Amino acid sequence: MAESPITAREKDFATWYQDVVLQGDMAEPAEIVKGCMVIKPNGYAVWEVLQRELDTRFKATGHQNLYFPLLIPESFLKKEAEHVEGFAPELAVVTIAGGKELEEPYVIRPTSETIIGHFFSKWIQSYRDLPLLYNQWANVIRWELRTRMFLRTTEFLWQEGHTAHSNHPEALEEVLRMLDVYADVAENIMAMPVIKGVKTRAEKFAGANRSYSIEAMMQNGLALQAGTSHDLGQNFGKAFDVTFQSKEGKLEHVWQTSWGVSTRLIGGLIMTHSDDKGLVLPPKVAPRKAVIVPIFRKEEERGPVMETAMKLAAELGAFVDTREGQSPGAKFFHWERLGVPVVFELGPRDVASGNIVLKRRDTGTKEVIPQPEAANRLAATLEAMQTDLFNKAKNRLKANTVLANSIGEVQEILNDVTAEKGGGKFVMAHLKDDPANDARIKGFKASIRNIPLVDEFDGPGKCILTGEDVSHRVVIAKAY
RNA sequence: CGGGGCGUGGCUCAGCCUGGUAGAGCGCCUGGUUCGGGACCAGGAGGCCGGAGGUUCGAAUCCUCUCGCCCCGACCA
Repeated sequence: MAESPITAREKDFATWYQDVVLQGDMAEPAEIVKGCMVIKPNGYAVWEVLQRELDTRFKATGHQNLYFPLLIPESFLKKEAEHVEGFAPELAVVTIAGGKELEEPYVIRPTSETIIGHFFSKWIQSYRDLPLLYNQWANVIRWELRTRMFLRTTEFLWQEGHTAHSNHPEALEEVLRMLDVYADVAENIMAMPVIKGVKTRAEKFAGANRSYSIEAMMQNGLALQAGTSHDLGQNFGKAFDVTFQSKEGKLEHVWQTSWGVSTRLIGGLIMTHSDDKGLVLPPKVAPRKAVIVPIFRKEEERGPVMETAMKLAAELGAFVDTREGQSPGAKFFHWERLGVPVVFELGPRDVASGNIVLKRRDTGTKEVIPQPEAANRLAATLEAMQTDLFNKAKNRLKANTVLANSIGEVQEILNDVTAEKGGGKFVMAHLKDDPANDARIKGFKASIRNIPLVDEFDGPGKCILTGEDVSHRVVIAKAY
């Protein structure tokens, strides 16, 4: 047996992740461009599925797609004080164009609130123009110091929703609606359970009043912020003078929201389900749901096997691996690493008996089924796999969520956790939303992930740092 | 920015210390035998050794400069 090209999770989780990404043909480091990656066909196909699922939901909630320039005048970033402070360190700036130094440099967008603020102010005059519900699919650049494929790259693909409203309750409703959309796609499409919650004031988006997030748990117990939705209040409305005349004739600033998910979701997907054999894709995000590997020994077996394979492939919507010069064994390993949910084996024995062998990626179980039942069994298997993967992840999340009632306890649980070694937990503790408390947690490289919207624990308690009353426990963890 | 590592066929790397004109495995091409969990045999293609300068009769190897990438930390979707 050949040695696996994939490092075991147990041995080194971070290396395992890299191996799975590479072997699964999801992406590779660009190398010639610092911190950037090439998203390969299998990875891009997953992104296309996610885009489709998200976009459908955006449209269903009344949003329209549009597109803004990649370059933003540098001065725009400076108009919102918190915003510029938050993003300045990670900006890439264009200073020369057309062979000449520019009078005012352009920044390559790290996010588009500012340029959108500019246009919103042109487009909005009356309360009748509101709400404005827009979304943009785009790439952005943030000059991060440390990158990891999909999880944090210098350039990444995402969508950013931007909306403007005439009042705060309606804006907040939008913020929470989109957070629900993200949770829906994460849980029901990606089979990745998440915790919806509010970010602490210290962790909120630069320029927002409040940020909301969905947090997922990876197999090493680290948290991954999988999506964010921001209540921008009137901050950008004021910075960019986005005003409207109300029904009562008063001039008011709009209330804005922004929300986004990125190709980081793919990293989360991989670290939620994949195993030591490679990628595992939940059926609903798998670009190829089933592959048939034909097997034949003698030349005269070839015709009948291929004929049956092609016929079944058409019925099942499966892809037939017709590659020459690759043994069936090599093909099994190939599709296993690519995460295809179901692989069918079809050889002379099966052609003779009218059967086909169905193998399920996540459990590795094989079953021999009559060919006429293959379509039904495939559908049932894909459905079961989708459900099982979610439940498995949900159980892992539950099993690794623990309560703590003192800061010492929290630190003891999280102190030695690393991305490589794993052992991470979601520690639930009563903690007041105060930047000083965030700083204390950061002291041992953990963070308050969010304050859950729904309390699944024991309600109010005393803050473990200040002793003040707080309504419920927050999620503390080490994160990507 | 600090610490570490590395640039040599498509990939992973050896060769460098002790200069003599480039090698292995995998992959690729051709032919044949194979094929129910990573096949085998035979033949073959492919690299001026990241870049620039220097030392030398001669540099992948020694010296100087330079560019870039990866990993670990501080920043973050």
